[in-house]
Amino acid sequence: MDLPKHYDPQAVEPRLYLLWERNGYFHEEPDPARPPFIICMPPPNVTGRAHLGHGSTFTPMDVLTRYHRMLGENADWLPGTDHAAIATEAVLVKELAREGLRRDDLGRERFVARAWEWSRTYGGEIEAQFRRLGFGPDWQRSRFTMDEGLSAAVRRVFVQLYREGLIYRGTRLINWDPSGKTTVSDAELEYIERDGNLWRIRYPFSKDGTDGGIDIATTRPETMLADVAIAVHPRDPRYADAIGRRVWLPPLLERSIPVIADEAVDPEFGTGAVKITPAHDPLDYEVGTRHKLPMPAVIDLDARITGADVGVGPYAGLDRFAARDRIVEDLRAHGLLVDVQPHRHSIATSERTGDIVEPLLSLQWFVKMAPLAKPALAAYRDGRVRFVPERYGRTYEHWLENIRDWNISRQIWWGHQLPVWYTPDGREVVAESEAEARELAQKQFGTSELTRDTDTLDTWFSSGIWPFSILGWPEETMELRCWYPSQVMITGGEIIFLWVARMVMLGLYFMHRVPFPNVLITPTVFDEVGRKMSKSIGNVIDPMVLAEKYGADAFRLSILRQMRLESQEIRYQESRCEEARNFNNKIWNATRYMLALPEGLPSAMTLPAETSLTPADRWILTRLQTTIVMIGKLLDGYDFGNAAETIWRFIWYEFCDWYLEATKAEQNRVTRAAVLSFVWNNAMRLLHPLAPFISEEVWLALPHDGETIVTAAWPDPLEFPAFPAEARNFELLQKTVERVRNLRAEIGVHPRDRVILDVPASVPEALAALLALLATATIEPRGSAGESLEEALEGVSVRAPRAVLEERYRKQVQHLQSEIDRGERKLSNEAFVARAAGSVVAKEREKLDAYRAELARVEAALRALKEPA
RNA sequence: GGGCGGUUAGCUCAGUGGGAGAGCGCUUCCUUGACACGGAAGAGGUCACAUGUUCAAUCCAUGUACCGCCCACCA
Repeated sequence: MDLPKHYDPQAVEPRLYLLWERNGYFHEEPDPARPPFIICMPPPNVTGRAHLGHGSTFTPMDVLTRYHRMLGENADWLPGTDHAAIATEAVLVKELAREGLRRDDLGRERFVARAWEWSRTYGGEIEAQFRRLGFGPDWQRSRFTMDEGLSAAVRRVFVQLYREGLIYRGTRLINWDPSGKTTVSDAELEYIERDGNLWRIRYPFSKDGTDGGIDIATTRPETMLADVAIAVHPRDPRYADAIGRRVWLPPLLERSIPVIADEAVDPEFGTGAVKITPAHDPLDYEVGTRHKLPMPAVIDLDARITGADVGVGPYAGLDRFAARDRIVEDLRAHGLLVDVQPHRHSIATSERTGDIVEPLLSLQWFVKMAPLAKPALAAYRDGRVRFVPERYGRTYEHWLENIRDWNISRQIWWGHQLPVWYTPDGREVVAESEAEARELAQKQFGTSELTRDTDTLDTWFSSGIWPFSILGWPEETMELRCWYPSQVMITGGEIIFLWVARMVMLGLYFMHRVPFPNVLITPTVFDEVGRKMSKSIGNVIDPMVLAEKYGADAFRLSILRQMRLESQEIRYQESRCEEARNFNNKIWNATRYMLALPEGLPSAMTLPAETSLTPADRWILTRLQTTIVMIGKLLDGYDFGNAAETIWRFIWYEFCDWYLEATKAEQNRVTRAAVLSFVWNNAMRLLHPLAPFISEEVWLALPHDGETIVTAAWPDPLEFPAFPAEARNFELLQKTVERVRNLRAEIGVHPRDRVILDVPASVPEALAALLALLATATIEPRGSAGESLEEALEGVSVRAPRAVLEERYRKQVQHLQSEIDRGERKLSNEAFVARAAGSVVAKEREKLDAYRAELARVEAALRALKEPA
């Protein structure tokens, strides 16, 4: 064999992936005869790129799908992409701007065509990146939220919810993103802490200001143009006399507004009096509704001051922030600005565009959430939906308990256009197609002249039905029957509201079952000092670069090993990739060793007769069995970090460091090739879900059944024998080897020079031979010592200068004495003996006895040393 | 303001009611016929602080400090 000394993932990974996909290993058909294992991929933005976050959510999905496929289940990972309405539209608008165009210059049809083109051009990229990372979803089933089938499902859902009274159109206070020129849902707001000012402003009782007035505090003076009242707390003595009076509205002083009392006012904050602007503030909107106040607007969709509803004097047409400055200036000039204080507060911004969101009154479409939330809460409370880690369930619960109606209409063009039409006199017709709408309109309103609503739906509307829409709903497909619900949803904590809760609500409503029984929330990936990855800090790590540098397997292992069930963050260190690359190299070289064995590997994967197995064989088979059981349990519990750690330890520290070294002993020559290939084949299968490429490459190079490891069977611990008692003997031998090596280092023996060991005759020959090999020693048989193997091995002594041995024995005596003291102290404590569990006390006694016995032996050795030979 | 995490070796992090662990980094030795992307041997920690529960606390409870995440209309 002439394999390179270093494993080269770049030469292996793309080649194997191509093979897997071509041969359709990731594809699966619904099969009611086998248990399903389905994962719906959270659809990434169609034009997005892979980032580290995909590492922590998509790698586990791939791991689980591969694992369950190997278990023989009907496993399929259903992929797809999302049209990402606002994000895509924003990019296109920006692109147009560079060409000196605006959206309207193009017109809806051409704009949407361009969006399609853009999605197709860049749409394949993220999927190509996922392939490079070894992710193996069933690409043949890939869906796009805008494709025909899913669009039809969206229309069906909308129409049905509308007809059942759960979708309505109404004028409500919504969040307006002035730069995206669209509404944004509550869940898509991002609150940012900012330094601003708190202005105190005098609202005088008389126009000339001679009669005093009320001071209020505000952070947004420009909205005062739309004030309709001043509110105070009903029991605030300072304002008791003011309630019911009127004050003049600065700075124009052209109209007066009432002073009202409302419990919502906090007397402690500011001046205890608050201006009420129902059209531009959520709380004020509630107060306004309670008190039936008028709701004039003064900020328009361009975030400019408008005088459409109410006089705004010279401020008309000004940008909101320019207006703020002007108004403050004018207030100051009129002596109505009482005070300005710096004030840190949080501002609502749009997650997508980053612009400061304006609360505005607007006629929009909404989903009534309360009736949908109730069953979704019940499903969580009775355990039909479970979160891992559990604590995220409370986040879900809390949000659903305080849910508000969901504004679903967006004023953008890229997305699912509302299936809503209007008659010339403005009556609405909701239908799945234009033809149906006309028919309906004719029947109900006697006209077929219709105009379609120009709005599109919130992106999350189509993602909310993802778990069943991608299975062909509303058609009754085989997929839908076998694969709904899926087994687990894996995603980041930031979209529990945006997505997870909505899938549960809509899944329950349309499919009458939760879309998944388990929700696994993966940790957020930060940089190594705990900062969010961001372009502006420049700490973004690109997984593609890592895959290029270290290999996709290394990248996957680096992420998996850092995952812990309960943790909410990963501080990602690139050095983890390097470690994993080294690990892969270790695997590669162990394989090279096996392939270079002079006797060659057997052609089939079979173990030698049990009686011929050596102590080392018995030990590694036992360890393999334990490892298989452990990894199965860990993967079943989504504990990827410990699963990765477990296979890592087995391969490196047990298989390579010990077993493989032991096979260099003469005694192992007969069985080693078969055992090596058997254990390694199993180890590769255990590793495959985590590191699919190298495991396949090695598996194919070894004796194996079948054409690919992808569809190979998961290792079965009952398929081969284990020898727990003999495995323990090997472990005692390991301890002895370590003891000898330690002494060698202390004596300063050159690693290649042999030391002489006096070995009691009661140590079995096979173990003595291993000891000679692993400790680089020459064995001198000596009279027997003790009965148990443990005692016999403890009797192994190294021939070394007396001073070194003496020093060592002294240290040992010291250590043993301190352990004995501790044990004696404990056992002489009456309270301990009386109250501690019997087993604990017994264990303590055993330990003490063992230490005493060992001390006696060491002291005897020490004495023997001092006696002249 | 509320809720939830975290604080363990220089760094990143596991872990357990009864003798403190890993990887990297560091020190020493070793190119022994798989691998220097390697092997062997080591050094290094009052487990944030305080109080309590317990025979026993790094682990449980309460509080404090600091770091972080999520939620919230405090104008």
